[in-house]
Amino acid sequence: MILPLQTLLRERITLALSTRYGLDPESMPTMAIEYPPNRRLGDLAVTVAFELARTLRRAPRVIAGEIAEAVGDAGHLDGLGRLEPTGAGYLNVFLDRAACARGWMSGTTEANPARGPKTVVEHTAINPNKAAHVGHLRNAALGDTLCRLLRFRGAEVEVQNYIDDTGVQVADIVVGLRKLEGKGLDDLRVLVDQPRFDYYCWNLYARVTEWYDQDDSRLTHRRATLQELEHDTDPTAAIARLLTDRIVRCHLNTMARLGIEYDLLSWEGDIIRLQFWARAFEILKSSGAVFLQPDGRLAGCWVMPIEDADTGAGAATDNNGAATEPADSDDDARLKVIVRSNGTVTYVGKDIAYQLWKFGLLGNDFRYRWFGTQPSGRPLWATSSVDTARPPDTPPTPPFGRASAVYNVIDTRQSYLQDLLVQALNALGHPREAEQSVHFSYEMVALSRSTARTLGYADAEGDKPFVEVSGRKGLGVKADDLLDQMTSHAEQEVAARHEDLASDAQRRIATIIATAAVRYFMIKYSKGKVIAFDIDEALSFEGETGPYLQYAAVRARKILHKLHDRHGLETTTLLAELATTSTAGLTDESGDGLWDLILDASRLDEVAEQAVRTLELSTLAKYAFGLAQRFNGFYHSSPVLAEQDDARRRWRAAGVSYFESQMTRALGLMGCEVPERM
RNA sequence: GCGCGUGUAGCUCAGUUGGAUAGAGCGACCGCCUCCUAAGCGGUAGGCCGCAGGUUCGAAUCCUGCCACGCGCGCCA
Repeated sequence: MILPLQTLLRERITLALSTRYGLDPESMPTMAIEYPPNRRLGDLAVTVAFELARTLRRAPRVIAGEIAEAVGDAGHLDGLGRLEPTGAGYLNVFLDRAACARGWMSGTTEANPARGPKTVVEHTAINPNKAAHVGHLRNAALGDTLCRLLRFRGAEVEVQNYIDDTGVQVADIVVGLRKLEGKGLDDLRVLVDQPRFDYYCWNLYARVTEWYDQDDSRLTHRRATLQELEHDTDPTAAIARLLTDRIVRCHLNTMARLGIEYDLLSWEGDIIRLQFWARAFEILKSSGAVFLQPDGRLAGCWVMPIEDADTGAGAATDNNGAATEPADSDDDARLKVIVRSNGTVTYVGKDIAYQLWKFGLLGNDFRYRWFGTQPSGRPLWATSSVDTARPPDTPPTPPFGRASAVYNVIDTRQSYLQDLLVQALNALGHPREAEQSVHFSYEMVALSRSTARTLGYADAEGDKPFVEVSGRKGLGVKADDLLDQMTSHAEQEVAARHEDLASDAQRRIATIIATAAVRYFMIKYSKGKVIAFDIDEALSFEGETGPYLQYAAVRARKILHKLHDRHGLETTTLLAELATTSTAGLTDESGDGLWDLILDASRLDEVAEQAVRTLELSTLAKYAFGLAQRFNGFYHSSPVLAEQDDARRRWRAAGVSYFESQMTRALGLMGCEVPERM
């Protein structure tokens, strides 16, 4: 891993700048380390000379030369090779290839971070009233990858999945069951055990929506049902409980197909029953973060003042021009209602209470109940509003919440609400938590024109390049349908290549491939980009796809296996013997391609760091793809088994082995496995 | 109206806190399976980086203005 080496390089140069020019290390700009466009120029490039040109009143090239001189032989230690001024003022570094490669491959440079601060990541949060669709897959894939990255960097991560079981969407299904299907609780008990119960609800939800649209008066059924849910009145509440429990289990099964698991299911109903809001309201009132609006349009409401987007500076500039505006309406615009004049709490209110709980700032806690064991063996808990006996043979309930950092993975349409959470934390005097309260925001998944047409929505008029997914209308690609199509496509491909494999083995491989295809597809786009989901594009296994990455890893493994079979060469002994293996095959010009591969493979930690820092997980995907491309190039140009020279063959094998392990880790961070064959 | 986001090759997108010749996939065209798996590799064609100014040694990247598109902004959930 290259990060420690970069740190070392920065230290060396900082020291040189301090001794040579007397610069204060504190005031120096953060030193960017780049990669020159081609290896002949060097392995790393530092541009600090350009930035210092002005203050030092010297040409960048001269500065670069002086830094190189000042660092001198100190650079040769620990894998840093020689420094060389290049071009207009770049300071390029030529690494000691053999020393670096040996270090990376033996894992001695591995940073072993201590158990970091506890981080809560909330993701998935699908309304428990219908099947999951591709939009939910983007959320879960991003959220789960983020978790894996955070753990990779040493954090303790707790994954929460919020279940909004009290909203109208659930009420609508209850209405549908009763009014459209004529079914009650007993019928539902049979229904939920039918396969694809979530698909049944998907269709029912669309039908209810249509049914409402035909006659507005039918909405009274929704209101009545919603009231019964709020008051926990059976049998309505019992129907909703059974319904949401089963749908949640459907969602969990879907996500499990992608290797996505959770630690805690947080049920909104419990937040309400345990009166989290009442507690949060006390806190908000006593701190003055909310106040009762005495008159005007919002008379009788408890409101929270809203800051303008960019700090408080915006409000000050308004002072000049605002005089002409009617002061009343202008003020109202910057107030967010938290409690309505009828005394009920708004959506934000519940969110604030939950967010406070995540940080351990609420003072109240949930009860917990055992929810089940997930495929990997990981336990899953759910919140509860009553104490329940822990089933035998289950682990003790862990201490949930009390995080020092919180990531909420929610699409960009929720930005406004998420911003309000941060403002509430600030208003309550928790600036540190406000700072650590991160909205991982991303754009939605829509449907491409052609895919929408394939689904039978030909009427999607207008000139939009995409069609928005709508659960309410039943318009969308269901997650399980996509996975099914992916899997059967992969199965055909596997069968065509490996007739000898038993069908269950083919099936297993196909599943692994399909998972990678879906997950990579959801990760490879920048978060700020709307994905116009196209089924044909997603179904492709060629080019920039998950299977391409897996294929490269499989090829690498194959080489290592054959090396063992034909030459009796074990990877571990191979790596151990590198210390005494002649390095010509790596250090001379013929080793450039091999070195490029090794250097690129070493960058995983740097990329993971960047992905988390910028919350741009596509960088991880792009890096892994680039690495796979590089390996495939190497694969075609540099045979390993057929190489005559023993030392050269060993170095190539070592490079392949290093690539394989780094690629496997990169795929692992994206929740993808490497199949045994492809 | 205000806020956020997006605008780069025919299509879908990268472009690392401003850096070296703007890259990749798909599609098109031309090649490569006696050789570690062709889910692969090599090559060709294809670019006023939305427009106009500005900042600087250097701008697709930063600033200002404009244009286009998307999303958000309710005592709804």
